[in-house]
Amino acid sequence: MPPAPRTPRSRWIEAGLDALARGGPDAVRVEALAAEMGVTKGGFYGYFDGRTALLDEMLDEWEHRSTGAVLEQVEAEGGDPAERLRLAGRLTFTDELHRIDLAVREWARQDPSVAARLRRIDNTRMEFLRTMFGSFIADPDEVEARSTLIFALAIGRHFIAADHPGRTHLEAINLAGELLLRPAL
Amino acid sequence: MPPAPRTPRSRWIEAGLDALARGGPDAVRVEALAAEMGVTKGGFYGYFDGRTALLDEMLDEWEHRSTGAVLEQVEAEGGDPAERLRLAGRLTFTDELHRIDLAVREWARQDPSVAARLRRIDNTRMEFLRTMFGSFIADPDEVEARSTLIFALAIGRHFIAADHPGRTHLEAINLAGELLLRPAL
DNA sequence: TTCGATGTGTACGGTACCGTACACACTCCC
DNA sequence: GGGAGTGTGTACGGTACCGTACACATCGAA
Repeated sequence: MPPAPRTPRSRWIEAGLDALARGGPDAVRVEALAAEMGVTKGGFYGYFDGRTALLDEMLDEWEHRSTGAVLEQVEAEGGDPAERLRLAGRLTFTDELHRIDLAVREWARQDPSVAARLRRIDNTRMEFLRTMFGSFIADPDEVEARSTLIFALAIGRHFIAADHPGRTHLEAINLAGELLLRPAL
Repeated sequence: MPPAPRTPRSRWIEAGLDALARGGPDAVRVEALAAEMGVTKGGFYGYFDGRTALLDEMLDEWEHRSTGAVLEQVEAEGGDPAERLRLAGRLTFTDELHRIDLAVREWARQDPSVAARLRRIDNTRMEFLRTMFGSFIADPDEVEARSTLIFALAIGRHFIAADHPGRTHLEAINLAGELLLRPAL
């Protein structure tokens, strides 16, 4: 039996996701990751067929984490639609997971294959939103409008640099979110 | 009088903004811009004190274009608040201007000085939104909520990869926007 | 203890880019 | 037409990174 690798595949992927979250795909550099982990890139090419292969596997890992897990847990916890929406929001946008989300989103604007993945994920999420809103709103146009708005809020909030005088950023976001969750808007 | 430069400052800035819009700050490479314009970087360092100086001036130029001009024109055209909001949206998010906006927003997440600029700009925009919504909505919380939502929609729409079955992406966005412009939500 | 497999360090060649230095050619002005 | 003076091409050294090749150390198993 061979000795356990000091730096298994998973560590490279983890370090890669971390770099992605911090600086986008351009920040995912083989030699830089190695240095960060205190090794050299010597072992890297034994696991991965080059930098691109690492990026692919990083996306696989992220897709896996940010789709199934969240919806499963929401199903398990239950609650009324508004409560489930709040929970899904909290789970999806964990600090780390969420930073990766933003980076992937930006990345998708330049890489069609990344865009295709992201689309799959976003469609899953939107379908969930429609179901939730549909359960207490009759007009399909309004269901679509509210789903779109709450999605845009979840993504856009981190790109908005403006202040909200007299409120914290979080308070303003909650204000906006709760407005959308009101039964009769 | 010296001969007119074949590649004046403005051309470098223009090419830089273009590259920024397409691929983010990392895509703004002196040699690449030169090649694109059919020159070499020979002249570049006569105008700019290095790559960073170019990036700075690009931001100056963009800030200038995306703040003053838009609000001026909205003031000039007038109309009721909802109409002015629609116009401001259209002007601010011209195809090209808007792609730069997104790139700067992403950039700001990694560079504090860029973040400071963006904050100035976003505050100006939010102030305008508050004034508009405030003219037909009494509750200050709701004014803030709607302003935040419409801002998030304007930014977030381009990061959303989901489909809207039975509708185009634009139709869905308009649905969402008009919901926010309704007098009594 | 020795063997064999495997992850790592080291060294290398290649590419893309930054910034500097300098000669040259171009264009305007006299 | 003959100077200036300025933008550009060319050449250079330096850095950071990719990917390959290979020797070596390290550990489990015999």
